[in-house]
Amino acid sequence: MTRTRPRTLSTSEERRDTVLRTAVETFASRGYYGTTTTEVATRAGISQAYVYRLFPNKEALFLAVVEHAFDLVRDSLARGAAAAASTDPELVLRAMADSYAELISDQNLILVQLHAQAAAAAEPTVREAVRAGYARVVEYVRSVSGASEPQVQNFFAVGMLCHLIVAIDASSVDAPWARVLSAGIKHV
Amino acid sequence: MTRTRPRTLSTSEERRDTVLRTAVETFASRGYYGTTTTEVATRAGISQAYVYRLFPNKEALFLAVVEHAFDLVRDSLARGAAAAASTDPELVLRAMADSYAELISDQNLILVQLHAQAAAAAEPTVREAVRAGYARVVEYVRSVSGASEPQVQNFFAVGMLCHLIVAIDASSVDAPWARVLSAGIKHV
DNA sequence: GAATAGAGTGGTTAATCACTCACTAAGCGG
DNA sequence: CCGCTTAGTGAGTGATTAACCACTCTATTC
Repeated sequence: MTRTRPRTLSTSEERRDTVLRTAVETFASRGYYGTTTTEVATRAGISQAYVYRLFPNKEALFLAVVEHAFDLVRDSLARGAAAAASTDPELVLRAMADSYAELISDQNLILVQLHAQAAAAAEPTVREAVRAGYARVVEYVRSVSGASEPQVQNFFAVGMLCHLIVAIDASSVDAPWARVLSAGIKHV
Repeated sequence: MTRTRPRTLSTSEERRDTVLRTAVETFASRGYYGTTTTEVATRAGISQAYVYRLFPNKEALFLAVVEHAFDLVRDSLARGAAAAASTDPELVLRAMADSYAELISDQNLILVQLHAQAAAAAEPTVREAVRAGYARVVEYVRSVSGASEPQVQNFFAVGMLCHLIVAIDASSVDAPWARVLSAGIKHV
């Protein structure tokens, strides 16, 4: 019997949390279909079977990941708004954008959103989660910034462009087209 | 021997073309990882084995689909530019946007782009294809429209927002946040 | 009317998938 | 230290996957 290191149990709450966190990274790279539960389990340091004690199935795990990602986005925007120097809508939006740029420097969040967005068209449950996420975030940005509807729309349009830039790592491409797309976007 | 309907052979060129076309639809709904070669074959009306005579492997098929999608986008923008009433950059861009809006009314093209974008981060070959696609399209829009760099950037930002709207079918959601996002975007 | 080239398939394989179950070990209250 | 609850796993399940190969059928050519 090789008992090298004694087990230290955690509460299932804690485990669920760490699994969620590592699942973000895993789903970020290969998306819903391309990610296996074994991969998530291995990265979380538990057996694949135990993933199924913490989450009813793969879909539920993915949905939890998506919702978690939106939570982080909202928190980030809130921090930005709180740090804004003035109440001028334009400036509040800029502060939010800066905070968001900081959040996505690890790019996992953005990739999860991108994969969720892509899967949304075919998977009704994912679509509902993404809709709910944007509903909250858009509503939040609008009410907190006090910006006009076109301003808010433009804010999200630039956000979406940001997703593209991160996905193809455009800012590390030395070409005119890449510079045009990523001009003025926080370093990434 | 049940020989219900006599076989009518086509050239492999033709077949490759129809497979590509149906593959667009198939990859559009479940992306690279979620789409099986059997699914593509069935929808194209051939055996799964024959897919592998027409394309070396699944990845090559997907890359061909992505490139095909970008071709269609470029053609569409070209048609828009040709139909523009004036040479005013603003108006040329608008004409291009209108043409693009028409192209994506079937939404398969957009979904392929979205899936490719999401897969780009993890798959180097996909990333290269997506970069090449945007390189061509951005360069084309810039040179043909004569618009300023910020104008071009904004053009693509709105395009990306368009992707989100289509993916989650935001225009069929009756809520303020959805209206903010899809305001002014061609019906979809 | 054979010979030949190319279109197209059935059947298989090894790997991998999501998911399950019977089980062991760990901690905690009494 | 006993009994119970909970954390956690090993060893599978059947289904599905990408890819391959040996083969048949069709059409054209000489």
